[in-house]
Amino acid sequence: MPKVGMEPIRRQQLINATMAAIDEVGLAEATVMRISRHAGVSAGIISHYFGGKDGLLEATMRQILTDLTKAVAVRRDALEDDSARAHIGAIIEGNFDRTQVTGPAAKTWLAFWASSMHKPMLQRLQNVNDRRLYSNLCHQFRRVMPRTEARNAARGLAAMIDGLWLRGALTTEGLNAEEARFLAHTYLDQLLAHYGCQQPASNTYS
Amino acid sequence: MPKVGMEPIRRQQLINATMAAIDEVGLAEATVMRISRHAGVSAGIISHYFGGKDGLLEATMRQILTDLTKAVAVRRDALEDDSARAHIGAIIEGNFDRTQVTGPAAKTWLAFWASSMHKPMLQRLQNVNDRRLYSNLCHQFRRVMPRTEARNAARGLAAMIDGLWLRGALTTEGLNAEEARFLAHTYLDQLLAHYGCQQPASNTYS
DNA sequence: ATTTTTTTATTGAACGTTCAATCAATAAAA
DNA sequence: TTTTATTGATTGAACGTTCAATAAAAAAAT
Repeated sequence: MPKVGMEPIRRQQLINATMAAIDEVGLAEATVMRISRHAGVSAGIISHYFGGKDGLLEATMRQILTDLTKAVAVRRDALEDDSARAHIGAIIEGNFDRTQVTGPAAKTWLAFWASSMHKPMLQRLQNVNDRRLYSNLCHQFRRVMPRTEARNAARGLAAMIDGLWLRGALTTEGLNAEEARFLAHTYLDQLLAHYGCQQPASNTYS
Repeated sequence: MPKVGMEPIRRQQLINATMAAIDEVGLAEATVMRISRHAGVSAGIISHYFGGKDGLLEATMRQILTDLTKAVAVRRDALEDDSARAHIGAIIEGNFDRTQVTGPAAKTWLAFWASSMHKPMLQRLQNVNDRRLYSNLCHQFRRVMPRTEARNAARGLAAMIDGLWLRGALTTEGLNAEEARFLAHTYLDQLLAHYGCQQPASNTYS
């Protein structure tokens, strides 16, 4: 089997296997053997490509966060409307993107979040992403309301988004993305209603 | 030291020590030795009183959840006003109670939440508490709005509360309870504004 | 084209560490 | 003297890491 140029392939395999393992048995029991078996390779390969288990976990978290950032960026770049509502809507949509919300990614995200409380490297990654989300939201809200109100709106919506993720990760059926998006958009409409008073985008949800 | 009637004392000591240890180093590194050292007893005592480490963790989670329930109950029973807004406000206040929000309890809560994804016993406990919160919220909202809207309001507010907890557990400074309560109350006011149209209780926050 | 050499990728058994659980020994109170 | 509470060294299992051995591909030589 050994060919040249295996590195990127193996790295991706192992990252995917890590998410699958965490989805299956949780971070605590996601051992190197279980992960490597999932990827169809031996345990030693993890240290070879990632320097150790910690390196693999860090790379996995990095991927989840960059995927999330990309999902938002794609929707932002595709916007025709330049309104604050449209921008914030794109952030909401990106955060409830299919690839993010689906099983393995969501459970892994929560596991890392909890883990990052006591692992400085993971905490740093979490912080960077967190600040970007807040900063983006705040910037958009500031276009239609005063600073203090914008700050509170941004914090409220960020909490709402994370709360929906959190609850979605726990339910056995996984997150109902459609419902989550509806709730977040409705909240956004309420926040904007106090200032912009533009008519909310139509929300079709039953 | 050995006296009679040590059991309830030791149990409480160990539960507190568990939260302290998780607050310090996280669930993954909260070993029986670290916990017992925190409580000033030997490692063997954990198996003696809780049947093993898992028993201690389960008891700790139970305590956190019952404390939360009590914090809500106290405020509900102290209500003079019987309005839906007052009831829901009591739920919010209870969820951001001092003892719940302060360091150890908050970090432990999040650690257990993540852990409960793959431990049936913890998941069961989480589910019971979760359903009660949702059920209470839903019941109160139904007093002032139709069923579908009440359901969504309950889910939204539950997500908001959990999201604020989640973000509070991660920040090094701990949760800013005052700000969290303000955001939750403001959201509640917005939800009610669409139906009851009673004037919101005055929120003083700068 | 075929064989030999070199490089790259991978394995898996062995090692040292860490942990939870156990239980015989102990010590204080009843 | 009996009962209750506690200890801590020991045990066995599980884990991540390491590394000599191996196997396949690529490159070089014939």
